[in-house]
Amino acid sequence: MATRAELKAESRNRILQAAGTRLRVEGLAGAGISDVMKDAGLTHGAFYAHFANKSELSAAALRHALLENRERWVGERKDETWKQRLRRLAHRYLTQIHRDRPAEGCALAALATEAGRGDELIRRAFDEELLKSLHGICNGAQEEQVPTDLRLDDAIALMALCVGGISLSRAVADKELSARILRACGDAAGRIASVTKQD
Amino acid sequence: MATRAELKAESRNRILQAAGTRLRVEGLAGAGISDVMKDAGLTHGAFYAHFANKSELSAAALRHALLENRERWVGERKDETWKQRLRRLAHRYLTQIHRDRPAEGCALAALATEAGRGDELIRRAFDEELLKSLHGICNGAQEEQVPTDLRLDDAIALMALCVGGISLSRAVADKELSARILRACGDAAGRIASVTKQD
DNA sequence: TATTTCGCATGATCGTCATCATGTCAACTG
DNA sequence: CAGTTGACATGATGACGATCATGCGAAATA
Repeated sequence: MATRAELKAESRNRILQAAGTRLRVEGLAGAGISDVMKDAGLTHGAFYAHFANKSELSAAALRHALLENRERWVGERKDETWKQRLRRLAHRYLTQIHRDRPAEGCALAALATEAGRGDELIRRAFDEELLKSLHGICNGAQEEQVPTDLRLDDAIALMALCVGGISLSRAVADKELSARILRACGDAAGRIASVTKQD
Repeated sequence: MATRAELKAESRNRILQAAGTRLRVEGLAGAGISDVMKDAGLTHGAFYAHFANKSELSAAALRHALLENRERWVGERKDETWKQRLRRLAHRYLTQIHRDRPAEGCALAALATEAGRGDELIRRAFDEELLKSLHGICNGAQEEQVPTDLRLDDAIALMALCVGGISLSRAVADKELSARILRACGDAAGRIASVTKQD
């Protein structure tokens, strides 16, 4: 069976995969429809059988990419303190490999500045997916070390630190400075954690 | 007096000003040459009397914008501890006004992700201007609270937190979440400061 | 099996944009 | 003052990209 509907779903998936990759590498403005379709093994004409316009594709591809991202990064629940968790996640994120392979990297970091100039559809996608990722970060540490509200605030700050750090490390021409940015942000990550006792 | 050379210099300045604004609002990809020239009170043809190509304009405009940024943000030397300074700078940066007025805002935050996809010229401009800004942050606090090296690392992390925070707050559709991002990052900024005594 | 549906391909169309060719006029130079 | 320069304007040119029009062929349906 697997006919029609399934074939179309498979095509759509290939398109989303290709678009997600190109989005992360070339940005919202850079990723052209015909290139994406070529990557997916189709021609540009087939595009409109799947999406109404480019904006819909971008939003869908962003969601697709971030789903993948979360599975890779915040999946496991470990036995660690909140501070340890923040530090561990940041160090896993702020690597030279991640910096040099945007194609498989975090889509939030790839589109952070461009998304703000996008339309409502993309902003909503960014919004909702970011929230899911933040909750993924909050869960998975030992309970009750830090109140839920503070934990979310910490997760937000961690996300900003990581997104900013990777972006800066990519934007910079000097490799040494780039490495130092990654290191400095990774080191600072643990210090972001709210401390419940004092304060 | 004021002839030829000076008129040209004034034109160039208007172009840089216009380009710096459009760059921050529309991004590297969005800012077209003819629009910039129109803003500067000229037509597109005059462009090549001032710059060899668009790439050179972008790099020059980025430098121009960041010079302006530094004068506004890290100019004053205050009598404050390192931790106080980090907190103060972050709170001045992470405001809703800054978020909503990218035209006059920080060019690093406006171009962070796009610069990484740009050519060598832009990356170098980003690189050098970022370093100047970091040094501006490091200077101006009381001496010897924190060793120079650690201070630079702290400044890097602060910058990443601020750039990431503003970018996320702009990318998000929900105004409440956006405000919370600004608040959370501002709160975390002070905690980034290296503490020399322990550790 | 006859007909319809629809995923996909091919090939316009239209707009935008960077860059260049050419002309003009005022400022410079001798 | 005559000739030259150069800042600027106007108007190509050519590339590219989003979207649409049309046609094909195989699966779905009757």
